[in-house]
Amino acid sequence: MLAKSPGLDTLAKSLSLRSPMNADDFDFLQNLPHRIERFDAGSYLIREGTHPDTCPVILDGFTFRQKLTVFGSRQIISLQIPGDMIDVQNLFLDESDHNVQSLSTVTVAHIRQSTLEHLLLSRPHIARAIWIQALVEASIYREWIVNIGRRDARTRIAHFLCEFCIRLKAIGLARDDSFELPMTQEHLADCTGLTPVHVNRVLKQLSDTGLIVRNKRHIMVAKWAELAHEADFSQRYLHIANA
Amino acid sequence: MLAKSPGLDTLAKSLSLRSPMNADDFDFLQNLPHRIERFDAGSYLIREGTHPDTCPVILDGFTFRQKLTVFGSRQIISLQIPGDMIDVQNLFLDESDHNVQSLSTVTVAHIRQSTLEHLLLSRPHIARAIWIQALVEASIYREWIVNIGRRDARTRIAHFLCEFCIRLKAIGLARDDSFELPMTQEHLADCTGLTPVHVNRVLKQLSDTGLIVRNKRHIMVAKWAELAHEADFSQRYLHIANA
DNA sequence: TTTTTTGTGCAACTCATGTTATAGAGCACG
DNA sequence: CGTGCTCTATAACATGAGTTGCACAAAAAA
Repeated sequence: MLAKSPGLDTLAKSLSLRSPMNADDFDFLQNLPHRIERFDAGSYLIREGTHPDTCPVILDGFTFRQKLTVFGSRQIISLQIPGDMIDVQNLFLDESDHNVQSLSTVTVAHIRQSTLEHLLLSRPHIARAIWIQALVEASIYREWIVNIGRRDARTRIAHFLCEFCIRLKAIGLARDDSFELPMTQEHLADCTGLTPVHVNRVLKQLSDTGLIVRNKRHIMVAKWAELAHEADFSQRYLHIANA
Repeated sequence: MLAKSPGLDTLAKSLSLRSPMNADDFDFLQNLPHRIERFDAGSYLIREGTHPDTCPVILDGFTFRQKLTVFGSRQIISLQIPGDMIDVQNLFLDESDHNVQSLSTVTVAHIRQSTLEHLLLSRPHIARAIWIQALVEASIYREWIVNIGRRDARTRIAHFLCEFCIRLKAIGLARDDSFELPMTQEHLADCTGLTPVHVNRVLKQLSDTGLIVRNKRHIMVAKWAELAHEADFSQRYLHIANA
């Protein structure tokens, strides 16, 4: 599929979250040549050591970056949500230094690296928006380093929930501090550097204290101010302009 | 100081580590207008919440990015070494989401954000090299998330030492797997998400096992292969071409 | 339907790392 | 040439999080 498609709306909206874009830019993005692909949960979109020739953009669903240690444990490094470009860095770097996997069933639009390369040179306005998205992802990495390095389990998970909720709200996928976690407790453990057992303990604790209400994987933050306070959460690092 | 100065050699060399640059690019970088400044150890170069109007480039010495939690603990997020641009992200983002402090006495060249902005648009070759430097920093963030999240204390510190040594060697500041740690054990603890006491225990252990030889802050890696193996260290994520 | 697999929920026990405290080495400075 | 600093070193003790193991529920497969 090379023609206009509603799919890339998602990208344009996501980019305009942090960088104003005019109608022309919007139009241009929507008309970018791309190829739609669907992945089942758990599929590899990018493997460490390879050099992909397309950059997938998430239209629907979720993915995560991940690395494995030789001891067999897995660390999840970041989550991608609809509108996120998954692989800008491999435009510039030789080979991928980590894996990207789908969390749920995922629909992506592949954009050829050559198309992107041209875009970055010819449309400085859009280029700026793309770099901002990449820089914000790096900012989230920094916060995760702090979260994992210096917060205890309860604070850490509370922080994770706050961050994910705000990110979902920004793209219209959460309302009233209420959202669906698209992952198992094991994934959550791999995001926070904990064990699944301990994640389970802490989630129960957070429910028992009345900060959140859980129904399977549905989370409702009952007391946002208190949760955010316990979480040591401040959303400056997400760089969402209107918030 | 606005004229040619040997100082910015450092930047040009660092950029050319991962992205080939011709004599013209080299020359151009060395002639960039800049202002030299010197900071004592522990000075703040950038504060969370502000928007600096220059990007400092390290000519000599070391700096670190840092965030504080409300509980008063500090997490060091990354280390900058000579040739590193400290603040590319604030060209594009509204306000800084973290602090940057000097580790040792440090000499930087301030480049005005407006100068940089112009450079990024007019010299795509150099722009690419700058983006690559930023993307490699993000790659190091990812590895730190894995390091802190999924490796035990011994492995974690071993990994830190391997990484720092390779980075120093790449810019010619370490020879024969031997280098000077420009930081206290407390800094090291804040880099690895441990306590200073435990860092001390682990360093002693690494010496006792004969993997490293310590003399004050001088570290000699006595058995590189073994240390790297224990550290689960592979330098792919540093994206150093010639290595 | 039955069977299998995957995820959640707990409990009991272990251990790696944190906490607190103290002492000495080296250095900076009046 | 003390008098504080700051950093390193180490010991004793405390604890948060890991480990192992099992039960149950829900979803997927047969």
